[in-house]
Amino acid sequence: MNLLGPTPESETSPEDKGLLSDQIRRALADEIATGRLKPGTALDEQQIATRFGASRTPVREALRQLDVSGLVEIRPRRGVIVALMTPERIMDMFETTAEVEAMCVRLATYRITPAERSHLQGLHEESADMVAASDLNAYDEFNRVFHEAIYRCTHNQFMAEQAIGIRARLAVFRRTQLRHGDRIVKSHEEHGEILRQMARGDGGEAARCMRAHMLNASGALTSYIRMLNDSDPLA
Amino acid sequence: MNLLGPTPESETSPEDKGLLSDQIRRALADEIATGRLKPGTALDEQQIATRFGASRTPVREALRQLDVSGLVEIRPRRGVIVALMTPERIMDMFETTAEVEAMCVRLATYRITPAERSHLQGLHEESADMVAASDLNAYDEFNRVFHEAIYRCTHNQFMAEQAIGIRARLAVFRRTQLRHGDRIVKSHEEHGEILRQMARGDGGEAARCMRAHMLNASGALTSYIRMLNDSDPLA
DNA sequence: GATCAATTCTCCGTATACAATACCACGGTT
DNA sequence: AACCGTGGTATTGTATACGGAGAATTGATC
Repeated sequence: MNLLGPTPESETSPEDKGLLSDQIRRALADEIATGRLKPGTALDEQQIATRFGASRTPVREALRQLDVSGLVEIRPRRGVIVALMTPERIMDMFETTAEVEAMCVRLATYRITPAERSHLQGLHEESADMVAASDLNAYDEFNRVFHEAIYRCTHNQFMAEQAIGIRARLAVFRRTQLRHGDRIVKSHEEHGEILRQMARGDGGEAARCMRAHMLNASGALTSYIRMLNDSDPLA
Repeated sequence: MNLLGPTPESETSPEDKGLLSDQIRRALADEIATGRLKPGTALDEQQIATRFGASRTPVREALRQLDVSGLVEIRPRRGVIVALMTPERIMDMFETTAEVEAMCVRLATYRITPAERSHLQGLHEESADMVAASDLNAYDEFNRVFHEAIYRCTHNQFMAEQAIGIRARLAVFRRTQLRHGDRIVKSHEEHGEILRQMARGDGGEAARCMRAHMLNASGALTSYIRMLNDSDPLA
């Protein structure tokens, strides 16, 4: 199941419909993903309930679901906190993402349709404007769309869902990554190289490019991780 | 009404470990994984609650968590059912598992320690007895242990967790797979080949062997999937 | 006889109340 | 003075109650 919304196509407005517990879950997931809630932060059920104008029950359900997806940690009878991430764990997650992305792009290379290929190419070319303008937020969103489009080209919905789930959990770290240097320019170039290898039909090489792309991104993270750790005595 | 019957007298399990909702979640997850609860089965909250001698609240929490991990499907206001799997989705899941296992074994090949290597080899040799005895249940359990041991050799805990999670969701299908023909013998041989490639340090080849190993297993599933679908009008 | 609509009915989603447990502070004892 | 034990408090875990949304059934009309 996808954390950030039940079914992407039926996502008209996040507020009007759906379960209260779902709204709370999405809101908390977003706050954790964007970093507004930092790892280690204690999440008081009653406090969150009053904040959302609800009772504890839907809040509890939301927290339990976030626990399963790994965004929060529940210590029985001891409360729930935003999931702590040691530097090792973050690096593990990043490596996993890199491998999963490589896996996806390899399959996608073999299965992509001409229509999908041109769509992907179109997305890439549109992103050039954001790079030129150094519009980090726009590029961040494009990045998600671009990578998820690749997932779909595997024509394996389950794999795509797994990839999206893992990616969502790294969103908070990825966001800061583009802030560093000319990462955005490099990222765009790497996307182009990946598309080129896909066009050649060389899945293995496309996978290697993707892995390198993801690890390049992760390299820019080291400093951020240290910063997080220094400011967080619990980690 | 099921095997784990109510038996009102045995209200306190010998192992009263922690949260009631956790116990219920584990119990339901096990029943789904083992196939005692078939896909499409409606899960009535009140009914489950009385069966466990609890109220609806912990049952609801358990079901919500199972939803996130994909074992059940919740249609708001329409009830919760054991997750339906179309043949396409099952094949998607199997392919994903195959790729993930291949990914793990590749990394494991590069990072395994001598101690881990001998442990893995020991496991493999012990399993020869089960093969000779055609002890399917024992081999099924060994299989899990063996593959999870490989995950750990990646020295990437997050990746190992992901792999375990995906594997757990396919447990019900994998269980039936060994029943077919001499799959158990082939499986043992394939394990040996994987270990040989790992010993050679050829991660790419080990990954290819693992992928083939997993897809061989999935091939034996086709008939089972059709059977499932025929007996299940909801799918 | 068939179809549509309204009513009822069952189950879910949320709220509130109660019980159990972990943390903390305070005091007594060694 | 330090340590252990006991009691209080706050927060979690569980139970129950209530309102509402779907779905099914039945009746009326065409």
